[in-house]
Amino acid sequence: MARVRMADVAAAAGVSTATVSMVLSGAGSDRISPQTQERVRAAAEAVGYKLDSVARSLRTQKTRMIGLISDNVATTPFAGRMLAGANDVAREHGYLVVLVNTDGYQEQERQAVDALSGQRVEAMVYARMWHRVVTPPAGLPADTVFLDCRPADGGWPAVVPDDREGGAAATRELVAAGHRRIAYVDAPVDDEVVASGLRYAGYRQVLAEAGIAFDAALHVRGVTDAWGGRVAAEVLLDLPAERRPTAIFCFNDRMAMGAYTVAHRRGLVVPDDLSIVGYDDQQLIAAELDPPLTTVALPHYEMGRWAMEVALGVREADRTDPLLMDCPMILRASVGPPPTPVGT
Amino acid sequence: MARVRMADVAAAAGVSTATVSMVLSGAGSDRISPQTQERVRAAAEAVGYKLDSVARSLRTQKTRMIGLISDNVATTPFAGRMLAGANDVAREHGYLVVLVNTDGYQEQERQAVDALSGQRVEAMVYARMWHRVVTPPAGLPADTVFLDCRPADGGWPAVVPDDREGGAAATRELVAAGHRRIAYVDAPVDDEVVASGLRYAGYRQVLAEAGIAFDAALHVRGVTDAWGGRVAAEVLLDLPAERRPTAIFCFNDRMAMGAYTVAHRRGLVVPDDLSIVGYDDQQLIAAELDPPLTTVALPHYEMGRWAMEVALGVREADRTDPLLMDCPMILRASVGPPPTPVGT
DNA sequence: TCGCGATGGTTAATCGTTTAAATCGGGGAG
DNA sequence: CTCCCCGATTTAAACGATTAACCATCGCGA
Repeated sequence: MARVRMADVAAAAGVSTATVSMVLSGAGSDRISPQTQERVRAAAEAVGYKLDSVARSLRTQKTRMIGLISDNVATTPFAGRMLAGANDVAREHGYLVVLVNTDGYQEQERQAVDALSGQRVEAMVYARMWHRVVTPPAGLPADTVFLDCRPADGGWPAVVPDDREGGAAATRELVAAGHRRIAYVDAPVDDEVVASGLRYAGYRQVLAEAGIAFDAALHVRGVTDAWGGRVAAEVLLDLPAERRPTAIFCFNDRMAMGAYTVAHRRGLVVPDDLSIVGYDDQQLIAAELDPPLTTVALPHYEMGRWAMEVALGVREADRTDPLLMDCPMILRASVGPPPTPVGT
Repeated sequence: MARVRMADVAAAAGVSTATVSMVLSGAGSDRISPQTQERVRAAAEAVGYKLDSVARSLRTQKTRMIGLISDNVATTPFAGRMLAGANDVAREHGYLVVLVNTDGYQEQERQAVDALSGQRVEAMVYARMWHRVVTPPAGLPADTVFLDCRPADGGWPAVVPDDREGGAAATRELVAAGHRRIAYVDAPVDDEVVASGLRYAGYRQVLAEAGIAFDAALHVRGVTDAWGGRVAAEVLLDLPAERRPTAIFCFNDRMAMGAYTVAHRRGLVVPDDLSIVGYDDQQLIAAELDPPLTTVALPHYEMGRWAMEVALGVREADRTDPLLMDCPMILRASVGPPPTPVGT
């Protein structure tokens, strides 16, 4: 039971393969009479013909495949959303995506680039799970799009979250609720992870705009998990009453989760006694916390779509400055007005 | 700057393309003299030759690509672990994986199957994010492996978590700690989601083995998120003291999170007053809860590896019964002995 | 009657490899 | 000195589509 080829269809329909090709691919089918078209289609159906994309690819030099290199598809739900966005766009345009997970190893990245270009993918998407500036692997083709990361020296289209504005929005939310003593629980210093600095910049900017003096004691750092958030929150809440924050903006939802824990332990109720804002909108945390966490969402799905769209050439993109994708505020129930100040 | 082909290498080395092919692919290279081999390799390097896999695939009828159809890569961290496992194995054997996300739509599944077989993938993996029994999409090739799901009528290799034994292990853990009144917070009834029934069976079995009479009041169901867990836990803890459970086994970690919330609100401390065991080992929840949650891990990475191994033919598999993959207990801090019984 | 433009196909080259079969020079056996 | 074989390489035929170039037929106007 050998594969049925175009020649078999041609034989069955009593025409040449050229004709079959034209009617089945649609190209130049205006040159073939409707009766013949019908006959060919019927024959194809009858013999169970399926196009061989490999052969077509060889001839046309188009594979309708896009390579997607990802550093870490395993441990974050973010990955999935980016993949989903990229995949949806690819499907909408009849493309397939070839995924390679590299765990961030340079050697694997190089191999991936080689394997993918050998497979003649038409473009590539180079994705990172955390907003970073990266040095592109050697041999990366020109038609590559950077997703959730930015090449150190530019030259490629890239899309990253607008973390500065996100940090600003979160802080603004707190200011709007009436808070004046707003802490920022930051990530550890890491040159590659740029989100931290950007969100901090947004935080400072809004503080300044609101005429709130920056208090260095309210900017603390910790490991970016619940435990780190716990430690940081302890430090903040140990501050003397008049310097203590009434609101905490956390680098991510996991740290916010830690802050919740500390609040509970101290008998503080969120948001009455303490307002908390997170970042990331991790479904498994933010929505499930008690009370549900107000946070800033990372536009992973949208970034995935955007990247694939420029990879497919259906969207133009700048090659020097990355696109900053909006990070929407997700309003839930962890922000309220500050507790009534003493003496009011 | 056209692509450099084998013919270019051949010209540069002063040999025929057949020779180049043989030395570069390694096949029959024992028939080519070492000097020539060296010369060819040098020439290839010099002109920057890269193999065109499309052409090779057409000729050899082997693409070294595996199709992976997934129903939902976006919203669960599980997806990533399966993908990572599958990807690692593929890479180890020099294969590439073509990913298609279908969101579970039948129509998209059929299209995916068509697109992938058109692309001549050598095998497929059909993955679901939740342990299910499924009816395979039409046209699914014989060399497909089912991952985290099982075809309704068998006939294909499949791997699923051993949920029965997982449920048993969780319950056993609680029994071993001394509990006699152990509740099971179950998922809603859903014929396709088989994990629920299996874990329940394991729970019942261990109860029986331990000589503990089953109390129907301790088997409650709820939506599988924190809110559902909350509601269920309320019901359980509202039971009169002598019927109230001292331990709760939850269908998943999110529900366990809800149980934590209720415990906190009632001033019960975990695990002193109430022991809790979850399921899934969701990194973002289980490890971050206070106290860290004892739970049962789902072997997604291992299942992904297994599926890809049989897809590549490097491992034999039964086509009638699915492989049951072990679900390891993750011991953390949410289980302790029951509170001292009244009158002891 | 002839020429010409549509109309509706067909022929054959091509994409870049792989590989079975043919070739070719040289050395050893008879 | 032949003949045969062997090792090293080349020739050429696939693989299954696409597509530029070509061709046959028909109808119609001059």
